[in-house]
Amino acid sequence: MPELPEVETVRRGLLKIAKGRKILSIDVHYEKTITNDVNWFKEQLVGQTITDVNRRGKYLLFRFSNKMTMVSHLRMEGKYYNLPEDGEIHKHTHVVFHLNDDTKLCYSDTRKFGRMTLTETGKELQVAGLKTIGPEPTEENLKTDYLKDIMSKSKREIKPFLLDQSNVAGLGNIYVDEVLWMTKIHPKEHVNLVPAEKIEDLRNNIINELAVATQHHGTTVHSYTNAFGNAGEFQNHLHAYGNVDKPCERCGTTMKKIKVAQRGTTFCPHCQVLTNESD
DNA sequence: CGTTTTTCCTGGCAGC
DNA sequence: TGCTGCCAGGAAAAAC
Repeated sequence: MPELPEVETVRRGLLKIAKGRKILSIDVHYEKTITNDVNWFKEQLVGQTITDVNRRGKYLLFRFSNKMTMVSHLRMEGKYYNLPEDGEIHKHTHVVFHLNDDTKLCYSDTRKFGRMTLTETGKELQVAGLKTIGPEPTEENLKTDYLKDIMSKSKREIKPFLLDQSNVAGLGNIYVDEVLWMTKIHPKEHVNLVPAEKIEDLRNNIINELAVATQHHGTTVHSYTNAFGNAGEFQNHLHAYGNVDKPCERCGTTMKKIKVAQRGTTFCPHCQVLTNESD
C-alpha cells in the first residue's frame, strides 16, 4: 500500500520514463478509474507532452503542456509500469497511455480503488482530497506548534488521527505504526492526552522516518514485477508493522496486533501504554 | 461541525 | 477439490 515514500519513488521512476514524452492515444479499460468524462479526458490529453510529475502527500501530479494537471492516487494497489508499444499489458491494467517513443505507460490496479482526475493546472487543489490536505511531513512544513494546536483540539485516537490526511499528509498504516512505536505512544491514545514533549518527538520521528524510508525507495510489501515503487527494501528496517508475535526490538516484550479504527495495528504493549493505564 | 461507519474491489486464504 | 466467507485497507461518502 503506497504511502509517501513509495509514491515519491514512483514519481522518480515516472520522470525517467514519461517526462518529455508526448501522448499519442489513450486506452481506458475501466472507466471508473477516470473521474472525469472519459472522452473529454482523452480529448484534453492526446497530443500533449508530459512536462513534469510532482507530488503532494500521496497524490501524483502529472503536468501537461496544455496547462492541465492529472491528479493520480494509487490507493491500495495502483501502479504504473512501462512496456514497448508491442508489449502485452498485464491483467488489471485499466489505463494505457501510448507515448511517442514507441513505449506505453500503463496503469494497473487490482482492487480498482485508484483514481485519476484531470483539472486545470492551478486548480488541482480543488480536487477532492487535495482540498483539505494537511502539511507535507518536512522540516519546513510540519511545525511542532501546529501539531500541538490541532492535537489539543481533538479527542480522537491517535492512529486514525495520523491516518487522516487533512492533519498530516503522507502517512499510511505502515508508517503510523512505526512512528507510534518509535515515540512510545499507544495507538489508541487520545491525541489531547499526549504530552507536549512527545508531540515534538512524534513530529521529528514522522519527518525522519518518511525521509529515511524514501532514501530506501520505500517499503515493498508484495512483490510486483515491472512496476515502479517495488525496488524498496525498507521493509527490512520496520520495527512494528509486520512484527506481530516477535519480540519488541527495545524491550523484548512480544508485539501485539489489535484493531484500531478498523485497521490492523501492531504495537508493543510494554513500551506503548495508554495514559489512563500508567497513572 | 467533528467523528464514526460504510463503501468501493479482488485475490488470497482458512475452514468445511 | 471446490465452495463459502472473511480479511486486507485509503479515502470519499454517508450516517450519526
